[in-house]
Amino acid sequence: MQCNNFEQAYKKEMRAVQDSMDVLYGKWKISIISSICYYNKRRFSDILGDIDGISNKMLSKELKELEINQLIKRTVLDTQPVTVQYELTAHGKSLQTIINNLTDWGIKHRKVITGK
Amino acid sequence: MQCNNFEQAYKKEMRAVQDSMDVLYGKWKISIISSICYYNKRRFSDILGDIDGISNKMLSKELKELEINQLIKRTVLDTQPVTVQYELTAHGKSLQTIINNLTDWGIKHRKVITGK
DNA sequence: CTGAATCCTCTGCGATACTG
DNA sequence: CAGTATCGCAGAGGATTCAG
Repeated sequence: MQCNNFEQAYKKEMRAVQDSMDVLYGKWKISIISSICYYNKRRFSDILGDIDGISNKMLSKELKELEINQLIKRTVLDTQPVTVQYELTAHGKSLQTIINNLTDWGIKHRKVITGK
Repeated sequence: MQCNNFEQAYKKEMRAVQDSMDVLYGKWKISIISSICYYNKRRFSDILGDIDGISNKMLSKELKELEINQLIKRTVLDTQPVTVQYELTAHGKSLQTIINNLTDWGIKHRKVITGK
């Protein structure tokens, strides 16, 4: 009984982690979120410049996925020619903690691997 | 000047996040770490059973990568037939926070998407 | 400027079978 | 039991071009 509860809680947590990873999966997702987050509002071509190596195809694709997952908001500005602005939703902003943690851990990890 | 410092800090953080993601990337990495973490010590076939859908090939491959990144420790037990035990290193354990955050966020995310 | 469309390559990953 | 070897495919992702 104890054991069953334990098992169930475990499965549930596993699923939750997977849910998160599904959203964050993709070679550039985190970079994109970080970029928008840093600048608050950011245009397509700006992000394209921020991230080294990304192609417009991938940026477009991953932005779309992030929008579907309601992490970012897309606004078409009535300029000539048209520009598009991206910003984080409240839900997207709630990823901040995780990104910060990943940043810290990444720095620590580099030290561990490269031999303190 | 202000701007340059800002830019540099930004690039540095981006790289750190990417470092983390490189390690955690792979369809099963997080699940594997979670499994070992929950049970403290875990054998190959146990993990194989814990994670739904994983193949022995992938488990073997990702375990190897995790070991290279010094997140887990592999111990061959002198039994008949041979069994192998995996456990988290101190460095691997330091991922706990991130995994917990991901779990929490995943639960929240599901609520947001499925419409509160 | 912001994408969508096309083409093409490479690899992540599954299924299965085999070894010490 | 704990892997390694082989085969095969779908999809990720790059380069380039086209369109509103």
